[in-house]
This record gives sequence, structure tokens and C-alpha cells, in this order.
Amino acid sequence: MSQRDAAERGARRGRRSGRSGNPGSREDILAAAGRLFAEHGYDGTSLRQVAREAGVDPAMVHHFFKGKEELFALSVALPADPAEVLRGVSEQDPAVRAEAVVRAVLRLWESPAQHGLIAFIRGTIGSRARTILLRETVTRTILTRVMAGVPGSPAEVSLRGNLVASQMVGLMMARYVVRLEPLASISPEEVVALLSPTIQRYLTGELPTVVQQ
Amino acid sequence: MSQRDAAERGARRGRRSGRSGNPGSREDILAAAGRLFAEHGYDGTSLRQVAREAGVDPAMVHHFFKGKEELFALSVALPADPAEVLRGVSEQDPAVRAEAVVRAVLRLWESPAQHGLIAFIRGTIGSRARTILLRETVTRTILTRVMAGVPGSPAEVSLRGNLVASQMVGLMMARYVVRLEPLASISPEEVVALLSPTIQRYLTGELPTVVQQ
DNA sequence: GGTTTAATTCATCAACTGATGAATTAGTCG
DNA sequence: CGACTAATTCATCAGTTGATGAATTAAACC
Repeated sequence: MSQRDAAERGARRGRRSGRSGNPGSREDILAAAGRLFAEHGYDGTSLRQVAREAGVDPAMVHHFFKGKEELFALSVALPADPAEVLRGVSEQDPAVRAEAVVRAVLRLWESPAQHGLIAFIRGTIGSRARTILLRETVTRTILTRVMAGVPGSPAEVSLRGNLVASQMVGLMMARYVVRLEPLASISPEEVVALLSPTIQRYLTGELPTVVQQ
Repeated sequence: MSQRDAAERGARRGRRSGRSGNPGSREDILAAAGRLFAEHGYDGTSLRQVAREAGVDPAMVHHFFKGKEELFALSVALPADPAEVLRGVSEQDPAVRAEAVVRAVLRLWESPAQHGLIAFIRGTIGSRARTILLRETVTRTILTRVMAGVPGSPAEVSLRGNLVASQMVGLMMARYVVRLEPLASISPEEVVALLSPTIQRYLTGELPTVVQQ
């Protein structure tokens, strides 16, 4: 039943009038996809839903994008370059780097990118295959920057990086995805104050000696 | 194409021979469902896949269970009673409770329940609606036990509980779902040693005074 | 103005989904 | 043995999904 799909009834065929450089359906589709993927995850979102939400014929989705995977990637893929987000963090002295780390993460998540990030998490966690991709991203492009210059053996630095990641991932899940109260509502500055000591300890603080292996 | 489904070719009709009290297909289906939901999430797992994995005709799934929702609930639902898992934690003096909390969580996740827990996480995070259920569970049945008897105003205790949750959720995600190395491979005792100081600080340690509201 | 290119809709496809009802076989209980 | 119930498979349904190719309209380019 695709004859009642597009922009409700009376959507005649052919190209629409108006300048070509207008925002246009492509952006509408991307926006709708971002919202829906964020709400229902990858499998829970159909291309027809996206099209309906964007007020557009389902075929337009394939006209602009190769398929569902590409649409997901473009509408939801990390809306920010990790290098950009973590700019400056690596240069900070590791002994006082914690605040910079927490601030960088919060700056990203409090931005308009939040939608896309939640979609990314929902879509990624749902499948083991995609989770592996997430792991690569986290270790290769994020942790290397966060941990750059931290003293210690490679094994120790890796473990410290994992600990930092565990607390930051937990923060994102609790504050933005699951929305635990009051954590979800306090100000970013409060979050920085609360978490920085933990992060700093993971970065350069004393760790129990069990870690020798 | 359901004529080549069941237990490969040559699966004649009718009830199988053998005592009725045998483990039987029902458990096979539950086990297969648990594994597949854990791997591919709720939407990514079809009843036909489950049946194939269990070596059984797809119709059996509906014979034993009302539908996909019920199968998911029974195969994946929290395989442990939170009250049981957290037994003893509430009685511990809050001033030294952290180790008990971390140990309780690890005991659960290192048990055979791990499969089901990962499935639960994957299936839950994928959808906003299910995420809300998760929040209720976490706050109502888990955090109340973990935070019982912790001194401070209700608002402060809630926030402390959120912080504990954020670190523990992050641990589960990093160690069991995303499997960051080396965090995923170190012994439970090492994890206890590494995380307990953080948890203890969240439970009863000093928190920045920004929190006054 | 004519040609090309982009945007849009429509009509379908084959595949898969969850689900149902009937047929078949085997234990269980009298 | 006979009636009943449980386990198992088969055939099939209606709905949805992602995808494709053709038709139509308008802008862009020369």
C-alpha cells in the first residue's frame, strides 16, 4: 500500500518547484532517520517509517542513499570527529587531565549531537557485530588520545584507559540513555566536579598492586 | 520454505519416543533463544532462527510460548532475583559496603546467568520503551537495596546511588558487553580491588558542595 | 529551445516475519 | 483396549521489510 504514503494525499509526481539549493528532502530524511533510530534502534526503524516521518515517498530514501546501512551511518554515525572533540585533552598534563576529559565528553553530549549519539548507542549495542566496531572505535581513536602521555607500562596504561572508559560509558548510559534522576538533571559543572576525582585516580592515581601480571 | 526446517531432513511427524519428563525441546528452545537474543538483540532474532538453533520446527515455539514477547521474557528476563543477588549487601555497614556491592555484581555476571544478562542489556537498550522499564527496575529494586542506610538527605542519597549505578553499569558494559581489553580478562578480585575505592567514595565519601540545591 | 540531470512518485519484487490450524504420532490414564 | 492429552511437523496466511525499475515533472545547462 504505497499509494497513500508520501506527503499524504495529492502528492503529484515529478520534481517539486523551487530553488535547487533548498534544504530539501535529503536533510529531512536524515533528520527523521536520526530521530527514529534514536528512539527505536536500528532494527526497530523501517525505511518506510523514516519516509513517512520525513513526508516523502519511501523510494526517495533509496534515491538519496544506497540502503539502510548507509542511511544509518550518515544519519547517526558519530556526529563529531573524536579528534575535534578531544582537541586539547592530549596536551593537558596527565596529572590534571581528568577535568578536561569529563568536560570534553559533556560538551559533546550536551550539544545538538545528543540525538545522534543516543541513536548510535541504541543501534550499536543491539548487535554483537556492531558492538565490535564500537570497541575498535573506542580503543583506537578515543582511548589513545585520552591516554597519550600517561606514564606506566603499556599494559598498565591500557587498563587505566579501560577504567576511564568504564566510568565515562556508565555516565553516558545513566545520564543520557537511561536517564537516572537526579543525575540526568544536574548541571554539567556538577558532573565534572563529581566525576573528575574518579577519572583522575584512574589516569594517574594509585592502583592496587594486584595488577602485576 | 518450512519443509527443510526442523531437525534437518527426515524429521517425521508426531510425538517423539521416550519418557515425558525428559529435558525436551522446551528447554532447548529457551536455551537457543537466550543465546540468540544475547547475540543479536530482540529485533535481530527471529523465531525461525531460534527454532533452527534448537533443532525444532518453528511451530513448536508457538506451541510452548504465547509469542515472541513471552519467549523473550522467559528466556532472557533477569535470571536472578535482585533480592537474592544483593542479599547481605544492605546489612553491611555503609562505610565499608563498596566491596560487597562490587562482589555481588561480579558474582552475578560471572555466573551462567551472563548470557541472559547480555541479552537483557542488548534487548533493552535498543528501544526507548524498554529502557524506561530498565530505569524503574534499577531505581526501585536495585538502588534502594544498595543505598539502604546510607546517611544523608534523600536527594543526596539518590545522587550517590546514581553515581554508584553509573560506575557499575559502565563496568558491565565495558567488561561484558563491549569487552574492552584488558578489563574483560582480569580476575574478579582485581576488579573488586580497582573499583571499590570509587564506589566507596560515591557511597559515603566527600562529594563537592556544588550539590546543594 | 533542447538536452541533460535531479527530484519525486508509483507499482512491484522476493524474502522474511510472526502467527494459526490441521494432521500425525506417542505417551497417559482409565 | 479406548479416550485423552501432549509433542511434533506441515502447509499456509497476511503483513512488513528492503529494494528496484519505470514514469513523470522540473530545474540546470548550453
